[in-house]
Amino acid sequence: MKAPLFSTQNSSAQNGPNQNYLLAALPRNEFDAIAARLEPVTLALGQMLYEPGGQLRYAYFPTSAILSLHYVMESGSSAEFAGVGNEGMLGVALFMGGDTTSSSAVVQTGGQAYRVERRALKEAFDKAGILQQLLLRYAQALFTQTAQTAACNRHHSVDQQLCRWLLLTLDRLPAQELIMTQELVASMLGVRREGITEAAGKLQRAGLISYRRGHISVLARTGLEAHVCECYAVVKKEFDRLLPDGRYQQGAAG
Amino acid sequence: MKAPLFSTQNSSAQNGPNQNYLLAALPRNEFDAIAARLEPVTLALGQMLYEPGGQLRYAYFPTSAILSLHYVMESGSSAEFAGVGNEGMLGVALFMGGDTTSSSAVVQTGGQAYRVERRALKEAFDKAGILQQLLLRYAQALFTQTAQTAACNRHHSVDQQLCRWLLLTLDRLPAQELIMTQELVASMLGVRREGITEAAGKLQRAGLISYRRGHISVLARTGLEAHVCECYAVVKKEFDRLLPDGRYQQGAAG
DNA sequence: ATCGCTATGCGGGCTAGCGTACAGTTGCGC
DNA sequence: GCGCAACTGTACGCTAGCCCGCATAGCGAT
Repeated sequence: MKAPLFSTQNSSAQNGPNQNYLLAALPRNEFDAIAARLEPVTLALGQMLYEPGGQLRYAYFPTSAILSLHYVMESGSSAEFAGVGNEGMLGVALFMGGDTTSSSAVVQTGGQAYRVERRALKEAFDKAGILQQLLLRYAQALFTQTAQTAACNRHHSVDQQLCRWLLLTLDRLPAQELIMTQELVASMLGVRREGITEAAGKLQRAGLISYRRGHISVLARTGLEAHVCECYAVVKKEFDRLLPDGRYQQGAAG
Repeated sequence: MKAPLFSTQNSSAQNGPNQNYLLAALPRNEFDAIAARLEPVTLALGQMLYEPGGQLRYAYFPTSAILSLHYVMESGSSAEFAGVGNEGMLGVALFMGGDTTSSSAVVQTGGQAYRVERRALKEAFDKAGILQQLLLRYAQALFTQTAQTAACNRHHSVDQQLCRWLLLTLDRLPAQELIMTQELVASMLGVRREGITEAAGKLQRAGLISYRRGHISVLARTGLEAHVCECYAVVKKEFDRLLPDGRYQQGAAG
C-alpha cells in the first residue's frame, strides 16, 4: 500500500495524494514541499482517529476514506456535525491554534488517507501560501456545514435528515453503495436505530434506495433530492463556492 | 459617542477598543496599527448586521453589545448557532477567505462595538502576527460552540437549552438583567414562544430568575448551573482555553 | 387616565420521535 | 452447512414540543 511519494505527478496513481482535492489544488512547489511529509494510511470502518480532549498528532487528508466528526454526550448518545471526504481534511484545530478538540473523529467509510504530523502541517500553513488559503477556506466550509447541521437538527424530520446524510455521503463516494448498518447511521444522526429503520423503509418502498444487512444502495438520486431539506443544497453550494473543484489543478495557483 | 481613538492606552475609557478582549490582548504595535482603522458604532437591538448571502463589508468587535449568529430556514423558522460578545468578533469569514456567509447576524443586546473594513482586517491578518493567532483561535472556539449547539439541539430539552442560553448570555453581560422578550429568546433557540413561556415559568417558580415584559433577571446563577446541560461547560471551557482572559494584556505578546 | 399595542399565560388536540421489548432473518465464521 | 451473533422489522405506550386560538395584563404614548 506504499504510495509513490517520490513521484508527485504520477497521474495514474489510483490513490496518490492528489486524489485529495486540497492537495491536488496546490501549486507544484507547495505540493512537493508537503508531499515529503505525507504518510499514506489505511483507515478501517469504525476506527477512532481523535478522542475528545486528546492531543491531536496528525491531520488527515482522505483520498478514498470518509471521516465523521461528532460529539458524544455524557448520556452516551452522539451526534455528527460534519463529515470529511476527499474534498477536505481532518484536524483544522491544528492550524487554528488549539491542538485539541472536544469532539471525536471516526472512520465512517473505510479507505485511504494521507496523514501529516502536527508540526509539519503548522509549518506549511505558516508559509502563508496557497495551502494556507485553501485550508482557511476549507475551515470556513466546515463551519458552514456545522452551523447548518445545528439548524437542521432543530427543525427537520428524521426522514429529511436521512436524505441529507445520504446525499452528502454519496457526494464523497465513487460508488452508489455504502457499507453501513442502520445502527451506525442512527448514531451519526443521533436518533434511535428504529427511527432509521422506519425512514429507510419509506425510502425503499418509494424505490429510491435498496438495502440489505449493512449495505445501502442508492437507486434514484434525484428522488432523494426531491425529499431532502434545503440544508443539503446550502452546504453543497458553500462547498462548491469555497473549495477547489477537484480537477487536477497542479500549477494553477488559485 | 466618539471613542478616543488617538489615545490607545486610555484605560479610563469605558468603551474603548480594549473593552474587547481580542483587541486588548494585542501587543502595543499591532494594536496601534489596527486602532486607526477601528470605527466605533452603536448597535441597536434587532439590527441586522449580516444578511444571508450578502457581501460582508465589516468585521465587528463588540465591547458592550452582544451579537447572534443564526440561520433562517425557508419556512421562516430560525435557529441561533453561536453568540458573539466582547470576547470575540463577528465576521470570521472575512479572514477565512469566503467574503460571504449563508447565515444572518443580528444584535441580540444593544450596545457598542468597533467595526473595521474587510480589507483592513485582511491586511492586518496577513501580517501573521499575534492578531492572526488570536483570530484563528477565536474561530476555533466559535466552531466548538457551533458544533456543541448542533449536538444540544439534537438531544437536550428546551428547559436545559434555555439555561445554557441564559448562562452564555450572562457571561457576556456586565449586569444580571437582559432586555429580551420571550418571543426573541424563542427565535434564538428556534422553538415556539410558548415553549419559552413554559420553561421560563418553571425557572421563575424555582426562584432562579424573575421576569417582566421584555426583561429577564437572573436571581440565582448557581441554580441555573444546576439545571443546565453539559454543553454550557464544554463551550465555556473551550473559550477559557483558547482565548485571552480579558485582563489588560497590552504589551504581553501571547 | 385611558387606549391600544404587544407581551405573556393557558388550554386542547396532535404528531414525531423516544424507550422498551421482542421476533424474524441474514450472512459470517467455523 | 450449521450455529450464532448481529442486523432488521414491528408494536405499544409515552412525552415533548408543535399548531392554533384566545384570554389577560403590562407599559408606553397620547
